[in-house]
Amino acid sequence: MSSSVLTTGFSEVRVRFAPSPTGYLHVGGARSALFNLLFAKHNHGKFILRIEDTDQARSTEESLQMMIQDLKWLGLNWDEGPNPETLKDMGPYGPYKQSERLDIYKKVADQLLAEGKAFYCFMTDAELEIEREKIKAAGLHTHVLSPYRNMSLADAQKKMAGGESAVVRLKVPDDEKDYNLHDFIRGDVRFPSDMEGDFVLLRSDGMPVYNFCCVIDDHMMKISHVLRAEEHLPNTLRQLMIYEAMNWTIPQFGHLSLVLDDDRQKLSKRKGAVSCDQFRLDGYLPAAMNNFMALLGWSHPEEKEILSLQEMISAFTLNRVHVAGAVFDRVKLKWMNAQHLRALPNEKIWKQIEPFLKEAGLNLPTDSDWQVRSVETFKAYMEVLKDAVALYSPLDDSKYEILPEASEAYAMEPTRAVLAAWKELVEAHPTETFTEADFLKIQDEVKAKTGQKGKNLFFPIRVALIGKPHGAELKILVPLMHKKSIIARAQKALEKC
RNA sequence: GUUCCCAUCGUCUAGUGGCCUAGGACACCUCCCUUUCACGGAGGAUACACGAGUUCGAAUCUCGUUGGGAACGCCA
Repeated sequence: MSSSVLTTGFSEVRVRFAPSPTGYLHVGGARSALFNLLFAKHNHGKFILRIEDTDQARSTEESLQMMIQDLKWLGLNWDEGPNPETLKDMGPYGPYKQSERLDIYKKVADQLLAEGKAFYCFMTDAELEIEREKIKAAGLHTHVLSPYRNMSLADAQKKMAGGESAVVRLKVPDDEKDYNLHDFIRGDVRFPSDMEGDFVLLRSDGMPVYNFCCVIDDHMMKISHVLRAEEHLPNTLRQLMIYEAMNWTIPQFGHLSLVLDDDRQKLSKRKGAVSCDQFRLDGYLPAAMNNFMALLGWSHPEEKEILSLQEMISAFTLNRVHVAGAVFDRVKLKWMNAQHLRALPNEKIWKQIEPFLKEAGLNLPTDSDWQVRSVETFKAYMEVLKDAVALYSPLDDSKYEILPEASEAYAMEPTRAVLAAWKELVEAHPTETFTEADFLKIQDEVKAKTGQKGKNLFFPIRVALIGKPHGAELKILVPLMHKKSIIARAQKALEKC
């Protein structure tokens, strides 16, 4: 219940996912969003989407659209933020795009400047570089103390009036105190005070920088819990310093472990798909994606593995979040997708695979009875929706071809005789379609006629039907096919002998 | 280099001092089902990084070592 996770100063659980629209939605980001949503919903709180687009050079409208689309696809619905359809703000704490909040940041910076807690800094890149080198050589943590930190505001303004440009830096306290953070998933974390130098709040063009906006927005949007990836842990010190300078109530921080590649480095593009979009295109189900991502660092109290979003919400608590990094195992994801897929009713599965079949240009029957039967036949062979393409291709006559794998069958001596008998018996069949029993009967007749059995019997028949010696059970496949196409295929197979 | 974080099967994890000769899941192997394959079912192999301590008792607590990761920007 929300009361147990709230600290003083906060009346409801409010969490946010704050991506910057500079590319596709990464699965690591999606996982952060998911954990925030699970935590919010479990505690009857609000999940907020905030867009961090202060890096004007890299932020794009297109990327924002993509992220919103991916979040929608995953079903990670937010209570406040850009409306998923219109992109107009919804919720009482807007604007939710940082580029529209510039005057707010400016005002806070002015206050800090006036109070002497921040200052204008005129250091050039070259000077900064030299300073960093010196610090590095001394074996210290890279942080810069600006020589301008004690210049008066009036002097600085005079300098600027003369045309010099400056950034605004926070004047970090020089007392030797350590900063203690009680991270709600990692426990106590201690930052030494000299870990941080005077850091930038406002760039020389006046644009605010991440750590600054983040604190201001979290405060003004009444964010009670900041749940984000571990890479932000060092940022927390800077943010604590800003909270302190502003004398604002500090939210609870929690840092999630990283999602790793199989080489145990932060998940990156070079090892395969990392964008949600790509998983959608490959035929993964949002339910499976969410389930899998949740289990990267969280476990169900009863160790259940296949979970719906609703089940995850009701079971989600922070004390079951694991602190160590987790490797993104694509093989297990696939298995999990198959589990979710097979749990769906056949009609729903058809709906899901249909766009993939269309995309592949397959021409398949349109009656729903056939569709449902076909799904029943194939679903045990499908892990991702895209697998349907290869499975259904054999049913499209224009796609029938004898594959290289069939050479195994052609190498067998009795193949020709079996094929001939098969074709003959199919032609003699009185109706246009076949039941399972019809097929088995014909198969028996081929057996009787040729004296072949086992592999010698069914490999050739299989090739005559699907072009390869392995695949779905023929007795279920044949009822999905038409007599004339079976004959045409048998003819083709025979010609290969 | 500096600071911080982390450490149970190959992988995701359970485990909060005795229930652990460490449990589950994926993957792997064997068998069963099946006139192939897949699905399904039954079994198997595989892990507490190392070293000290605390304790009657340690995967669990403490310290150290080693290893891994992240961060050190006028990116977020």
